[in-house]
Amino acid sequence: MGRWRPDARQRLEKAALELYQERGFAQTTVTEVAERAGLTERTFFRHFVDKREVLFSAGDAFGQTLVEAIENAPSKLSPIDAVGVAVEATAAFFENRLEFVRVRQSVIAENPELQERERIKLASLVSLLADGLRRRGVADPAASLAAEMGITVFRIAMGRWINEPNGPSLAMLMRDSLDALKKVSAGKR
Amino acid sequence: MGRWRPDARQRLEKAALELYQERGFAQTTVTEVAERAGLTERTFFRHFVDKREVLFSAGDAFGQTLVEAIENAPSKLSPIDAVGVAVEATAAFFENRLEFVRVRQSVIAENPELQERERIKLASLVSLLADGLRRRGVADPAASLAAEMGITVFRIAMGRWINEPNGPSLAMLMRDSLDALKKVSAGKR
DNA sequence: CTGGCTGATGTCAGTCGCTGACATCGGTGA
DNA sequence: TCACCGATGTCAGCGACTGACATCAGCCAG
Repeated sequence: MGRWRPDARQRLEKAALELYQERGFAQTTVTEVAERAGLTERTFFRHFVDKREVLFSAGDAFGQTLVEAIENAPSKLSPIDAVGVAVEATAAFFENRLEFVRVRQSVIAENPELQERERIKLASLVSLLADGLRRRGVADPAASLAAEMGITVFRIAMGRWINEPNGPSLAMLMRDSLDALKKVSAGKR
Repeated sequence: MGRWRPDARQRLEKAALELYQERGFAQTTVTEVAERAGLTERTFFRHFVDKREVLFSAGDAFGQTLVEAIENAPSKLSPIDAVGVAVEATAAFFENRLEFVRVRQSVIAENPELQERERIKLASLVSLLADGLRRRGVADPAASLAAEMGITVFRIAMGRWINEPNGPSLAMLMRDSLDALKKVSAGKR
């Protein structure tokens, strides 16, 4: 071992998730998180821009997955279906992490500041998807709209997945939700 | 005049918008806003839960408008069209405030924290719309999806409206955006 | 008329999120 | 071997936000 224990960042993420779950986000200070990770508050802020971000850094990796998925979608697909297969393809990213996702979501559900961060992260995924569509030659506002619908489907499917123990797979829920969206927008009741 | 000048809240809103625009949101302290309004920092926080909220209190009134609009939508309409007419009906709320909306939006566009707040406010509008649909007998996930699409249309139409000087009316842009959304979700390119 | 109550505001002290500046010191490469 | 680097620590400070208590014009009951 070098001068410091390795994996500082990972230790901070673990400590934060634990403490936010045990005591609640608002009742946990950054100093406490850092101490549990064997570090100082200052070091926490060198790894994460703020107290919330420590719960969202995985999202960046997911964004990359999503970009790859939209690039790899068959070019003959319409925008909405390209988005559909891209979103569905990302399901694998979460399938074997249900417990983690559940804990994380329950922490977020209890705090408005965390919900704000979650929303803005989803919005940045919308941008990534829309950019991907534009690279496929889709013009605005179709690109924005298709991307927006894709992330809506993603969000709603995730919500269902988390809440249904022993329910369908995430990928299946995503396909399902996209179908539901198409029906609704076509004027079905 | 009583013991204090009246309209403290309104003075704070005005002072905040001015200062956030002049110096930027991050470069403005709450104390400065309060002073320009002839009040103290503590009083600011009695009127607004935080430094950001002062830009968003109009949103609550708008939420009410939206709820009324969805209640008043003809009951024979499909969920998506009920949402469509409701959103379109709210356009009047903004039509004669373009300049204010522009300034406000330019302030928000420059600060990520404000964008987070904006998103969460839009999410709460989605909830209001979805509740309204459920009261019309629409089941989930159709209610959530239709509501989500409605606010997406709202957001995109607002964006276009703000950026196009002498462009179409907001109501027209909303109708237009909903049509575009329907086409995209139907698989058009 | 008067005295007590109310409610909007002020004052003050304190916590916590977050930042800049500078110090520390193992590891690494010329 | 030694100068440098980079991850961390230390410290001081700002600003957002909160709780507790003080103030005092206006209003209302008596």
